[in-house]
Amino acid sequence: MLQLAFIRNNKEKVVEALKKKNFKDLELIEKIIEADDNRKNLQFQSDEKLAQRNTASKDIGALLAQGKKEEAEAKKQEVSALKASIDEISGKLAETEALLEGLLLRLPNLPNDLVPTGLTAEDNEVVRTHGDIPKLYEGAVPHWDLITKYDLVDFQTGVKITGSGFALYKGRGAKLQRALIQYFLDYNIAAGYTEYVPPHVVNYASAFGTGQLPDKEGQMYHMALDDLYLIPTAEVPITNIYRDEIIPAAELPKKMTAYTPCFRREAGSFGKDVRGLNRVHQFDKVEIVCITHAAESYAVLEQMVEHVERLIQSLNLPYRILRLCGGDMGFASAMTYDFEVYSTAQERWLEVSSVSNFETFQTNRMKIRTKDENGKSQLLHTLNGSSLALPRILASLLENNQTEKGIIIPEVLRPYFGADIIS
RNA sequence: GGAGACUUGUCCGAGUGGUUGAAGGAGCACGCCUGGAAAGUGUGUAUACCUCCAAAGGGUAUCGAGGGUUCGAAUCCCUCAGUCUCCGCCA
Repeated sequence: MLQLAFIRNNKEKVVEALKKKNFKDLELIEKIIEADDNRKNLQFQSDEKLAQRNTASKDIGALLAQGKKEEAEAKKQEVSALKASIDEISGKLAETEALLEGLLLRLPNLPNDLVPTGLTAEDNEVVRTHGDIPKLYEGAVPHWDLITKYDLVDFQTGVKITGSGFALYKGRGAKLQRALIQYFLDYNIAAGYTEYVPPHVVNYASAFGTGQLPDKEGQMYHMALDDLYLIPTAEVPITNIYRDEIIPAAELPKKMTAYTPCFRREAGSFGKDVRGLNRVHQFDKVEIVCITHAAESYAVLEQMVEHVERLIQSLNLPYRILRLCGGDMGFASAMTYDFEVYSTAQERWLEVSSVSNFETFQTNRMKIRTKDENGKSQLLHTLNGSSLALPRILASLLENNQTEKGIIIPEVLRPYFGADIIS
């Protein structure tokens, strides 16, 4: 959620930035300012009436203490008369506040100046490409065949247990998955991130805080009986650790990491994109989240990109880094880098990480602040990224490392996996 | 799941209808004291919004959350959430 004061003071800038994000409803800005004017006006009226009531009530107390009953009664009548207009104004005020909030929630975050102009994934900027695409042997196959061949993941039984898009990892497949998680977490911890195991289920306020609600309601699994949501990413519980908190400047930046399963309904997805491990309803992911001073957030974003990049390099996977264009970015993000690894047998890039700076978009909703040197509270910036999403890493790793003898396990994983090949 | 107790500021803790945004204490900050420190002592120490060019000042709201009663609610009533104790169930 954008800050009202910023919108009011930078109207033209906001409109220009929204155009870059391919946001059409530009009249919204005027509507917001109008609603805010109304709100201020109503609040002023309401405050005035309430102040009248408060002083009168105090007078009544004083009169009663002096035993002046009749005067007190007269005052009571006076205040009673005030009540109707107080109710009317505060009703209007509440309405206007709700309207304003509703309008503000429709505004996406503004893209950073560095974000390229563009509408679709075609317009994303390739920042760099790294690693050689391996030449596979003649009988090389996509990962969905490899997992069957080596008995690593069983989709049919996943369907039986739950439904399509739920995978049953098995034997060496399960262990490889666990090895990756362990390796990723250790790597993050070594870089100064604090590990958490958060709840995998969150309430409305948490899902609202990071921006999943109200807009993306259909993307999350909702448990109606308890009104709770399965997390679509660890970002949600982890960022919400500091919801409604003022973090002392000395404790910044906060660097957190967590492994969690992620649950996504993926309504509307179909076709070859969803084949095998490419897109599933439940997947494992190790996430990193940072909370920083506004002035440092872009430096932190670059650090996070470098951090994720070294992790992918350590697995010897060919990858490229994209800076998403305005039209392809998420609603809440000010700048996003996507990491894609090459899936050699499928001959396509698979997104395995998305690293974003949300600036104050989330902290404004969550009221995550710090105190500046003047003692004034300032919204902090939040950032997060995957390090990494497991299924597509697994897919790419299986496809790129397949040989006639079996699948070669990258060196860094061998201590965790306990073997150097799956044969 | 059943019964009961509880939820106040950074923390502890007082407060059962009337200048209580909230006693007292601790912590913290600044000053005095000191060669320096401790002790002592003085002052200050929430958040949001409105008013204002800004500052100062003023106003409003907030005592778990939401609603209600009342001229007036931290205090009374209702709903919900959480914490603790006992019972039940259970990995």
